[in-house]
This record gives sequence, C-alpha cells and structure tokens, in this order.
Amino acid sequence: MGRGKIEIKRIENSSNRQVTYSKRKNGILKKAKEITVLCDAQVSLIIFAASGKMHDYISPSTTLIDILERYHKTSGKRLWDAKHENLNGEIERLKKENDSMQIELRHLKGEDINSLNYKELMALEDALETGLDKILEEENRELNFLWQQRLAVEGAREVENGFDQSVRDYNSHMPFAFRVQPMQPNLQERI
Amino acid sequence: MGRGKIEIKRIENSSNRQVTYSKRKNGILKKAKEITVLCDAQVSLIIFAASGKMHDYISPSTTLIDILERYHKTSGKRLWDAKHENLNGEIERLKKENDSMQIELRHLKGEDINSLNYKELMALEDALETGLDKILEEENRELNFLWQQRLAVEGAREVENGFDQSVRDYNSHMPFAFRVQPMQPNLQERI
DNA sequence: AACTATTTATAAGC
DNA sequence: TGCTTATAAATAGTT
Repeated sequence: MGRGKIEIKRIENSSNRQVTYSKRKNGILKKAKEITVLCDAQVSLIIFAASGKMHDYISPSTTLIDILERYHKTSGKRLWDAKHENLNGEIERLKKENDSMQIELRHLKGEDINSLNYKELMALEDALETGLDKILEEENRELNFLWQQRLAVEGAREVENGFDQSVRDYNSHMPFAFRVQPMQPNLQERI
Repeated sequence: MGRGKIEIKRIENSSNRQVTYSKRKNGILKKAKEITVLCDAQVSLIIFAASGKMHDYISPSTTLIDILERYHKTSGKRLWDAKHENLNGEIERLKKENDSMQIELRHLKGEDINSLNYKELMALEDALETGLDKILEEENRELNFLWQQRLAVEGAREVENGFDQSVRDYNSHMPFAFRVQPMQPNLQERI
C-alpha cells in the first residue's frame, strides 16, 4: 500500500527504516484501538523500536497486569515464576511461626489452656515461675540502682528522713516484702 | 476499507462483530510481524476476544518476559512488582508481628529484661502472676477430674488404702500444698 | 511533515 | 467459516 510494493524484509536504509517504523507504529496502534472498540476485545500492545523507544497501547477496559494474568492462565506460560513462589513460601512459613508463637503467648497468659494435659501444664508452670523469678530479680536490681543513685545524689541526710514519696510509690506496688531486699550486700551496710 | 465506511464504535450485531474481530485480528497480527521484520522492532501483542479466546504475537528475537522487563524499566510502571510488593509488604508485616511476639515471649520467660523500666517490669510480673494463677486453677481442675475418675472406676475401697503410685507421682511434682485441694466441694465430702 | 499513487485491508455479500 | 469484490484505509516513495 504505497507507491510501490515492498518485500517484507529488513529495510536497510536507516532513515527509511525509521520513517516506516513511525508510520507503521501509528498504524498498528490505531488498529489496536479500533479492534478494541469495534469488537470488545482487550489488547495489550508493546512496541520497542530498534532505537529503544517504546510505545504501547492497553485497552482501557483492562490493565496490563490483568492481561498478563489471563495470558498466564490461558497459555500456561510462566511469567513471574520462582520469585513469586518463594515469597509465598516465606509467607506460609512466617504465618506458621506466628501461629505457634501466638499459641505459646496465650498459654503463658493462662488462656486456651483447657486442651493441655497435666504434663504440659506443669511445664508451663515451670516456665512462668522461672520467668517470674527473673523478673523479680531484675526489679530488685533496678530498685537497688535507684537506691544507690538517691544516696549518691541527695546525700545521707535525706536517707535519715526516711523514704521519700517516689520510693513509697514503688513500694506500694510491691506484692512481696522481700523485693526491697537488695541483691548487693554493700547497700545494706550503707543503710 | 471495505464496501462501506464504518464508524469506529462497538458493532452491535454479534456475528458481524465476531467476523470483524477475526479479520482484524489477523490483520493486526500481520502488521505486528511486518513491523518486526521491516524495522527491527520488538513487539508484544496479546489480544483477548470478548469470548475469551486469546491470540498473541511476540517478536522472535525476544521473549515476553524480556519485553515486560524493558517495559518496566522504560515506563517505570509496575507489573508483577505490584504483586511482589504486596507479598513483600505482607512479609514485612508478618516479620514485625513475629519480632514483637518473640520479644514478648522472651520477656515472659524473664529474658532480655534488663532494658525494661520498673513500670514495665511490674506489668510483666502482673501478667506472669495472672498466667500462673490460671495454670494452677487448670491443674487443679484436671487433678480433680482424675480423682473423680479414679473414684468412679476403682470404688471406695482403694481410696481407703490411700493414694496409689500414679497419684503420688503427680503430687511429687506439685510445688504447693494447695494444689491438691479440689475445686469442687463434693469431692472433699466423698473423701 | 505533507502529498499522492498504489497497495493492502476489510465490509458486505454470498 | 471461507471466498469474492468493491471500496476504504494505510502507506512507500516523493517533495
């Protein structure tokens, strides 16, 4: 369709090639639009010129992603393969890990425990007691630290006047008397 | 280009539409091949008919994946990366959830607690005590159940002979005397 | 980028 | 769906 018939083979003359590319590119894009409208078709057309310039047309009723998904389903050809599956695998793994931690947490909080047998309950109890011991130890350590700080900053005078308000606040939260017993013996000597 | 000029709008007559689709589909595929050969272009053309039937052409010098990668690079538009990003997002979310549960679990076990302040320690302690209470209650309930079962199966005679070995085993694990106190008053009466 | 002779695509009909 | 043909549309070569 032109002044002369041409063979369908690479156009050797570079500028002719470029001109023809430009004309035919417009033509094919137009055709893509037309078939979309005339026939309710969904078209994805991506063209790269040898120069690297890109042109594309995607039917407005859809998206490229959608078309590629349908392409994948229809042709069975894989586009986004392994990457995808790896990510899905990791999600599965994390979800499992999550679930089991969730359960462990609930058990430690004494929830959902009626399905546990006696042995499991005892193990839980041990874990809780161990945890509690460690917490109490740490509370002790921190209290001791606060004590020492107070002694250093305010001097011996205020210690003689008794606990001030902030220390009484802490003590009012303490369930057991032994918590105020310092871990480090030197504090006892200094009081 | 036919016996009459047509408007570019949806062809209402279904069979006409189908015929036109078929003709134009062939035409556009031919054009895609031609521009590929004539101009060294790289084309990806995917067409879905309204019926769902698919036709495609990919320039033989390349692959669809390759074209999509170039499309992504050139246009900056995300394709399957959008999917990947969703998956990555979910992985991130799960990892965060995981991490915070991990930390909570370690704290409940009395690990990594030296960064906690006094208030946090007290909260932990409360949680542990609550959990422990619930566990002990449940242990009690189960022990009580075992007791009742034993009474029902073996009758009163064996109860008079004292605890048998299996019950002694349980008791040997019990830290506190109050654990063997039954929750339900009727057991006490039956002993 | 516009022109136009010619080829090509295709609408309508069968 | 395939073939035919009149005609519209695309475009090769030219300016």
